[in-house]
Amino acid sequence: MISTRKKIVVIADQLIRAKGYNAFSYADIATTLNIKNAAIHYHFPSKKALGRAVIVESREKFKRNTELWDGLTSYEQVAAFVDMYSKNSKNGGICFMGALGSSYNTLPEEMQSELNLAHDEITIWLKAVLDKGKLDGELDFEQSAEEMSNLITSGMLASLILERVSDKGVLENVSHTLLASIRKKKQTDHEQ
Amino acid sequence: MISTRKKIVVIADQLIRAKGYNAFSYADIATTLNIKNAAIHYHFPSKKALGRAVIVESREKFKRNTELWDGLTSYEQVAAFVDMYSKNSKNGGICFMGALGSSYNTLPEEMQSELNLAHDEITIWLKAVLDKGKLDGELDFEQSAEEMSNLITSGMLASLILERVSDKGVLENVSHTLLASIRKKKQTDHEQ
DNA sequence: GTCTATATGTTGATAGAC
DNA sequence: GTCTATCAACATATAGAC
Repeated sequence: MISTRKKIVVIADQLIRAKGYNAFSYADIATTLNIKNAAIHYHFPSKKALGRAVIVESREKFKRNTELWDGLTSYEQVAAFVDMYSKNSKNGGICFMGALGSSYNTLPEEMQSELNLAHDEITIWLKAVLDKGKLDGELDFEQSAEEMSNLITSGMLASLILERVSDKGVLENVSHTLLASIRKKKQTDHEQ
Repeated sequence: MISTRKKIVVIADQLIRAKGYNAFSYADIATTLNIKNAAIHYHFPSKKALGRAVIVESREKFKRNTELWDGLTSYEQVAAFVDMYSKNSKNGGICFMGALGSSYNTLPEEMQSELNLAHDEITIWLKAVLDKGKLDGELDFEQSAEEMSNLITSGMLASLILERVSDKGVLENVSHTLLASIRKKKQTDHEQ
């Protein structure tokens, strides 16, 4: 049986991804769960405590994901990472980094520092995967691992946002382009 | 003499970029301009009318910019485009597409459609510049002009957001990487 | 073109009953 | 653990005076 506390975090997470931190209210959660908004204050004394819990949960979920991907090849790991973003879009949401980062200045300090940690963890993991893949010769790209890491996280974050604004398939286009840019190219004659 | 109406749009634009559409209020503008919030309603009957005016102004500003860049080379035009984003960061803001797109679902229809137009205009312009540069042989990149266009707009939008979350110089890193990726490479021996 | 005054709704949050 | 009742603060917006 899933606890009310857990349900609140899940719904808050969806609301943040769908509407943003400043646009969602306790009432949104209360009506969805069919409880009173005062009941939410029992589980989370303040909105920022709830907001922080949402980021903590996202960090843990990312850690669990990367552990699941541990046996995959470098390319498959990056592909799984990219696919993780796309899943948000199917629920009409964007990634939590885009949703919260875009209103970073309005967030309470506890949430800002938690978001900093999340960003560090994501970039450290991705950079390591890219570094190893390049060293192994499994991946092929000109840029440094850090540059490619920034390019991938930026590209995915933004294409989720632009997928809402445009009907031109930005998400599909960008994720395909990014994966193609790290994939081992076929050897051409003069390089053999 | 700059009109009060114009001042309101400029400040609303800064507030949207700094805090987001849902987090700024008429009171923010009123105190900055040292007028009463009711006075703003004289110029803009509703918040969505003001929000729409901000996007319209951004569209016009972009058009003026591209006209100014008309004599530049393809590479210089893209560099100027990239630099346009960076300027927002110095004022502690992100681009209006990131600020408004991230809370797209909460925006009134008038603003959504205006944002759609803005996105179309930006991508059409950038794609045309990239297309021409590639055809002329002035620019060099493997992807299609559409793919590269999406990569650049996504990369810049997101790195402005991540520049807030991280202190690792994401913006500088991404803008440099993107420009390097379209730049004409030096010919190597076997390709001559 | 800006003011005062006010309406009306919603927000996050608290106290105390059950 | 959820409820009712209530709060103060703030939001957008309107009417009418100056």
